Amino acid sequence: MAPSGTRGRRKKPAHRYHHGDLRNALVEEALRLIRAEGVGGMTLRAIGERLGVSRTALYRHFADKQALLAAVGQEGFRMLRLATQEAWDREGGGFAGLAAMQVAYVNLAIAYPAHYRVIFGGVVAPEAVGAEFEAEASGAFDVLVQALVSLQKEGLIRGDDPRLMARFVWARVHGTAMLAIDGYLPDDPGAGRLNQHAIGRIRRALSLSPLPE
Amino acid sequence: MAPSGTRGRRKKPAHRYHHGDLRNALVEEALRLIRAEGVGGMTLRAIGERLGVSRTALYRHFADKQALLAAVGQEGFRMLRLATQEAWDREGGGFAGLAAMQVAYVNLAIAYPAHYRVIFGGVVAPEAVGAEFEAEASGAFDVLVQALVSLQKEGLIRGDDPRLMARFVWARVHGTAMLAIDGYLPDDPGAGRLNQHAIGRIRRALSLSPLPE
DNA sequence: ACCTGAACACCGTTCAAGT
DNA sequence: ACCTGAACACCGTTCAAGT
Repeated sequence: MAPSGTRGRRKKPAHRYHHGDLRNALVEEALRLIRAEGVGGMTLRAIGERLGVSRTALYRHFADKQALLAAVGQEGFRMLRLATQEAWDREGGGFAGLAAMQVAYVNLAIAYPAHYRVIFGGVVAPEAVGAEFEAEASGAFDVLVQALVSLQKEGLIRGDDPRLMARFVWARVHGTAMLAIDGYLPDDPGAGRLNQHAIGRIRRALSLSPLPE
Repeated sequence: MAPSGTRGRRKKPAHRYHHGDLRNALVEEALRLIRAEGVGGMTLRAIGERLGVSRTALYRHFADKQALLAAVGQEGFRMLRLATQEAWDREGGGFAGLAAMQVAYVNLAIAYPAHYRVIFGGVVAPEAVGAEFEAEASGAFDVLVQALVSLQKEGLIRGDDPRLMARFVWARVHGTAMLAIDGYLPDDPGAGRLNQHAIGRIRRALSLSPLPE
């Protein structure tokens, strides 16, 4: 507001524009650009221009463009973890909880394809993924593993290695989400009906009772 | 061989270098580059240089870079169709055939990640996919649909919409393949053991007999 | 018909310089 | 500490020109 005064004990001169949190602003602007223009349209120059900042300003906060993309991916995994955990808790676990987790996962991926593409589109180079990224990724995975362990304890599903079953279920939701994002699922019947069908099949796939033959 | 002579009724002067089939050479060189350097490393300039041709020569054969990538994707779908059909036929159909198809699909994707990434990595823009590309894609999908119809006729699996079940199975193999390519599956137990586990779960998922409760 | 070379408008990254 | 502007080595694409 006041364009001149050094108000009290402010450290930064008021007449000079400073981002309070340029780092977060960069991540959010990157997401906006990916969503609007695709991963290929997210350029450092465009981000700088939109933020009113030099196109090299981001090098104060990230090692390079890859590191910025890794931060986007981390945020995506965090969202997946929170959404699936919330779905499980909301239903109070059980088969309803497992179904709700699958719905939440696929819906989140379709609602935030920019995040999802960064995580699973091969855009983050293996060198750029750090320990935080890996922790965020396995945190999201563990929500699913814990859900399956809980179902095992209740005697509702088979006793196979829960991490192996979790990868089976993960592959299913991940495949559905990716096919939807890539446009390989026709609008009719649509991803929603496929997801419902798949949730029924998955429940049977994990079921305990023996089959004839 | 003979560097000078105009041998008989040859149309092209022998002293001038001509690719017999520049179009195919471009596709193959693009694949080599994607495999070696990743999708980002596949540049038109590098392709031209490797082929001893101007970097704009490809515009005689493709509308733009996107069209070249679409051709790569088409070839990938063709390979998937041939590999899954061969697996089904080799086993003479049945549950063994369905299992072999899933193994063939995931193994092909892991063996040719460059093709797979082009098809499912969001690198081909929607505008660039033509009628041939779509035909190749649905041809690969139809192999799976026909296999499920055959299993239904034998009374081995449930009578749901075969296209819906095919998308369920496709999502599972696709998810497994993508997670493996992206490095999200640990070496131990590895993609192979996960695939074997999943094939058992899928068989039960599609099975006929009713379950208690 | 098929290919070229120069030119154009981009891109990520480096680096000396400013405050 | 944080940011800038110029420079460098790239990129896809266009286009007049060559054969």
